[in-house]
Amino acid sequence: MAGGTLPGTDADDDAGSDRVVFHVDMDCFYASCERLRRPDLVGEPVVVGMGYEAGETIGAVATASYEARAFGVESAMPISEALDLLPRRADADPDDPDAPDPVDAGRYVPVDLDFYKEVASDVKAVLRDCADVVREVSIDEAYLDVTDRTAWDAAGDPDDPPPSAASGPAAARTLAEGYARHVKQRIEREAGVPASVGVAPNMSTAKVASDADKPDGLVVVPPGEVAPFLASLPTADIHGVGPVTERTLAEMGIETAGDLAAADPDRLAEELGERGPDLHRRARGDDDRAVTPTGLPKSLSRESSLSATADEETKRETVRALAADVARRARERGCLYRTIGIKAVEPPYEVNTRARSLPGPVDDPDLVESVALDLLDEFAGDRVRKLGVRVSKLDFAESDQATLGGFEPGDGAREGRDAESGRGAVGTGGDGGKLTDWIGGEPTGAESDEDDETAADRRTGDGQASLGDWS
DNA sequence: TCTGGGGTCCTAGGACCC
DNA sequence: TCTGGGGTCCTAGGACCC
Repeated sequence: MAGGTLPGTDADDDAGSDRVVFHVDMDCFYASCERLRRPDLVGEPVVVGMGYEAGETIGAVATASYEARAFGVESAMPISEALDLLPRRADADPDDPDAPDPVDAGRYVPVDLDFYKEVASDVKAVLRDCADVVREVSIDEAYLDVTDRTAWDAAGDPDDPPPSAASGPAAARTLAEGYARHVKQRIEREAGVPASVGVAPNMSTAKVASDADKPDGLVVVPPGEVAPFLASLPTADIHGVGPVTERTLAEMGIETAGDLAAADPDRLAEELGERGPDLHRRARGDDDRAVTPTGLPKSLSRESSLSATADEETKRETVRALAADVARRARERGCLYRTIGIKAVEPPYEVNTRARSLPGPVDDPDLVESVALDLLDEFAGDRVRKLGVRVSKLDFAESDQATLGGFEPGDGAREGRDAESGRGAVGTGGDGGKLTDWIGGEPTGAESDEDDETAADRRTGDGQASLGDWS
């Protein structure tokens, strides 16, 4: 592939349209954060999990270090199972009854999201400094469009010796590779945690590339090499192919991305609907989506697992707590919501969702609770193993204090910001119609004409209280 | 995989309106 | 009244992602 990275030789693409996209993916991010403040965990198998504290059996692994993965620990695995897989003590006989439990040995760590967010903000600071456009996908993952900062040109500068050249098909070194290495090193230096980086002319290929050599990976796929790079990978490596789709494809005789790229798009559409042609394009490395900054959230939710129970008071109490939490978070972010919903998971794993839309957007914790409880009534008598509450149809426009903690770029002081913005309801004076008028959705006791001044009331204008029929 | 928690997007059917 | 067809909104479920 001589000259494969030279400019102007991209035979299969419109010349000049090649972008340079990075996908930055932090390696076992939560575990790396823990190691940052607990150096004794470096090199050790570390399991970060949630829900295990209470001695419950419902906890699951959030992140496992690569050392732990070597013992078979996987993400989403029950904590108890994961701990059974870990050696009871490094260098010790696993059967030694006196050896400390992994929990005591500190190899099990409960999640501390606040701390991880602090580290993540250090990472983001580097990313924003290194790219014009950053799309933060999650706490540990982002896309960067660095087309204007670097290029696919061959690196002419032999100054920077490549002790460990990037893996991947790019034999020839490019400026883009050097820049990616620079970003990677800055993250490591300034945030203290390792990252893997994928470099490609588009998002979907960059995503696959960052995954191809974890941890601490750097994989560069120049424009002319996209198709061959993808061709041999299993379909499951394509972003958007999960277990179900993988099986469907296998039944069609499609095992690799190369098979998928060569498949008949019409047939894919028959089997997979709209996603068929989409995946077909991705498998071919054909993805012209622009890297755009992350938008505002579409929904907010909270859920929690219970040991399966049919006890009404337990269920209602759980829903009340979840509702309060969701409403609080919505208020902190200064957003109104127009739909309130619940999720009830019945054993073995039957997911039910119910939702009710309101005539207009509100910020009203009491209403979240009453609607959620009302929706829960449908499951009276049923055993549930998990309950959730969600608000959606979010509306940020109405809120003046739209400086939402965590979503606005450039707000240096993130800490404690949230609590501060959590001042009451949106909107101002004017008590209009009673919101309680249309709380009629409640089964009985719709009495209370009380003082219930809610956000919807205070909102001026379209906070119309004459709503008909969402019962 | 006896499956945690927080999200996104897509689809399909029904209600309702013109 | 037997009959369109289009558009939009809503709900529920499913697949997927990290």
